[in-house]
Amino acid sequence: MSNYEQLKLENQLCFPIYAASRLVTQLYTPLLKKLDITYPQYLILLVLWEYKSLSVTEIGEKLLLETNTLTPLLQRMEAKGILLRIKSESDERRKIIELTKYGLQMEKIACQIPVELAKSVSKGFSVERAMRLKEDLKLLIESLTRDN
Amino acid sequence: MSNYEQLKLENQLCFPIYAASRLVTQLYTPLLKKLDITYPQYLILLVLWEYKSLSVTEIGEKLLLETNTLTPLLQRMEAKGILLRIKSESDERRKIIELTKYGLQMEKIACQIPVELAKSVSKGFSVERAMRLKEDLKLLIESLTRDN
DNA sequence: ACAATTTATATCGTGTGCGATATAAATAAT
DNA sequence: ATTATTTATATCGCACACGATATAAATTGT
Repeated sequence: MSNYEQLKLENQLCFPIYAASRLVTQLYTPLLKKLDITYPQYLILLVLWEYKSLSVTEIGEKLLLETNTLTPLLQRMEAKGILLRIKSESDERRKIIELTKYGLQMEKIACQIPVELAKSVSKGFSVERAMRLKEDLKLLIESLTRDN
Repeated sequence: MSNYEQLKLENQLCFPIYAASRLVTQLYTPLLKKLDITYPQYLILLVLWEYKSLSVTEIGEKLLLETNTLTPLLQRMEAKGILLRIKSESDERRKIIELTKYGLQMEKIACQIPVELAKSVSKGFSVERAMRLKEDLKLLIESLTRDN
């Protein structure tokens, strides 16, 4: 036993967040295989399906990711023919990210993913609890992203 | 706007889990710098302070990590003088992981980390909500790790 | 106008995670 | 007893994350 109660794994909030995150990603992996993408790539697609056209930084603001993560990720997706990285006319520093026809079409297949996921989570985890969890996490994220 | 309501980032449970996990890790980083370790290395230390002596697979069971993640991680920690990887006498396949004197001493400094963390999270996130979040996440993890 | 600063993206290095596979030791099956 | 299977750890390859830094374009200050 640890000499300090607060250092026991059981008493940490950080570990369940970390473990749940990895488990959820693992849950997505087989579903995303149909689209030949990874989980972070799926998140990029989610924001692009929703907002159509965004700069690298704008995607980063929505997903809380920096350009040093996004640039290679977007390059890989461009190489797969999912999206285009177009230099902005008005501001030559910016790259406008837009989905290709293929990237847009992927949405039709992807729309089944949340449905299938809900099915496999719902065993032993109610919708109400999932909603509460989502709201609590959003509040935590908000408190962690405030300038502090 | 996405054509499918269920594909909007706002409606996903997966994204808050993923984002919160990264934000929490980022919150730990400056605190762990004093010990010159990373967040996953801190988790290894937590279980070793608590259980003293564990095999690679046993650590993996507690942290839900595979040996392909743990082996290099433990090798790096061994190189830093934090722990030892001792071949088991009774079963030559097993490696028993034990903390060095240095690794054990780190606990005295680490015990302040949960205290400092609680301080920075408590602004805008109550203890009750943190407890509820932890329990909900544990239930989610349980439902995701059941054989299904 | 021009130097200083800021902003947008990219590059580099290190450390995870994890699927796939390898290797060696232990156990089970015949 | 010998072969087949299982178990424990390790190796390999790839894709993130992210701190640190670089580069180029835009903006600000004087």
